[in-house]
Amino acid sequence: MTSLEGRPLSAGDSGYQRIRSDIIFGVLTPSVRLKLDAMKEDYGVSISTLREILNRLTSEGFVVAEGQRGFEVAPISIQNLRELAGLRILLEHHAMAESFRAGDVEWEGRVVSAHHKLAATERTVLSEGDDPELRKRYDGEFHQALISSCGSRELMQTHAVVFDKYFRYALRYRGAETINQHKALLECALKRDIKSARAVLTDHINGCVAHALASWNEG
Amino acid sequence: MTSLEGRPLSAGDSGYQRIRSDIIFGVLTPSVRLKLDAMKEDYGVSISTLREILNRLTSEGFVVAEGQRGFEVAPISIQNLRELAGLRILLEHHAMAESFRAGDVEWEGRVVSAHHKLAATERTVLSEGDDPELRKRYDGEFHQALISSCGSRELMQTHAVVFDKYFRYALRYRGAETINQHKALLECALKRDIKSARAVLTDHINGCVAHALASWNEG
DNA sequence: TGATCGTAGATATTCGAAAATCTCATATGA
DNA sequence: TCATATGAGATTTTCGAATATCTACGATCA
Repeated sequence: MTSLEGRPLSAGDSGYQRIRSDIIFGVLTPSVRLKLDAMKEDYGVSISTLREILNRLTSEGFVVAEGQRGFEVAPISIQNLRELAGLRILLEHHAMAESFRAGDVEWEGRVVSAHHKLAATERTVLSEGDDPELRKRYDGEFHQALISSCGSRELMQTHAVVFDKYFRYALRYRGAETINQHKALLECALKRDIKSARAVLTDHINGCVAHALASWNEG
Repeated sequence: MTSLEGRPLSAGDSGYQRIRSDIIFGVLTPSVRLKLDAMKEDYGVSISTLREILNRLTSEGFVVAEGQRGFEVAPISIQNLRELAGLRILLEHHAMAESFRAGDVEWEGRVVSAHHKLAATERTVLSEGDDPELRKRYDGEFHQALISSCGSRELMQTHAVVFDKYFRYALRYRGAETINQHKALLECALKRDIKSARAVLTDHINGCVAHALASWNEG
């Protein structure tokens, strides 16, 4: 694989992306022990490189490391989902407000573009089935576009990590409600209606929490 | 060095803490290139271990890694300081509000204890000179205690990283104003007066930004 | 002159194996 | 029986060296 600049991705970087993605999408089950020897085979990298990757993911909170007893995938819990939802609302509300204030027509262009791609993908779920990876990507890019004029790189980075952690719980497609909320957010953005945007976003996220809790109980 | 449980700290962990601390306290200058061979000597660990450490610090934002060109200490800028201050206010306001609401007498005990230690340390600055490392530790522990009943581990962890990054800019001791603000925060906490606490904290942080900018211009 | 290419040295990345540590089953003694 | 010691095997941590990549300087050519 190569990056956008055409530079070949180092073994460490591509392994990092694969493992991170496998955690987010549940390929690597929460709380499972990550045995280095086994993973070495699966991801085609040496133990040292693997440890670099796992150390990065530990800082981000996708992996936990305990003493000299190795690594495991970060556990999930209802409590943690609630915490992430609350944190995401806090960060995204604030970032949206700043972004709505400062956003110019370039920003509107990014928002419209991101929404178009998200909406197109959401429509194909019905005909072609759900592709969680693609859906997450465009969902993330849309919310990122909404806050992209907030003026704070630190805020955006913090938000991005929280969003990715949150997505571990938001795997299943939720249907029309989500589509409408995304559309409403687009309209709020273009009208700079931060108050409505906040309400929609709160519903958006809380709805997702409720949905996750429901499917949690089903199994 | 040994951890609280008496378990010997691994080479990687102690190196991590030393390098992280050296970045926060300016021993490792912002934007300097981190040459692995040289650091290997300084911190007494092998290159592989060093890379694990640097990868962790990259995720946290204390180090930046570019392509296959190695690592460097994260740069500092006025813009970044403003971003961190804004983010800290956002997170800490919210966490204080939750913590004030949920805090019981155990929490009050933690807050009183942390403030006592911080105040004692701040007093010794006059007689025995400033020890930034000690001051940062107790400052951090006090603010951590204030939000320790917020009920969200994710929020506290996110706040802790932002606080540490912020402290890179808040090195110099600021004197009486800080002492009074900490005391005011203690009193607000015991009275559960979140509104005043927010005002004090905003002043506290903005005052620190102004101070940092001033000494920035001096050199 | 200015630009491109090539090379040597410096540096980062990756690896496999040695050393340290942990785990767990088994043995021993109170 | 229960608690504590012991040791073999599994696993992690750490290391030094091999490999790959980058940087900067000088040579070559238009």
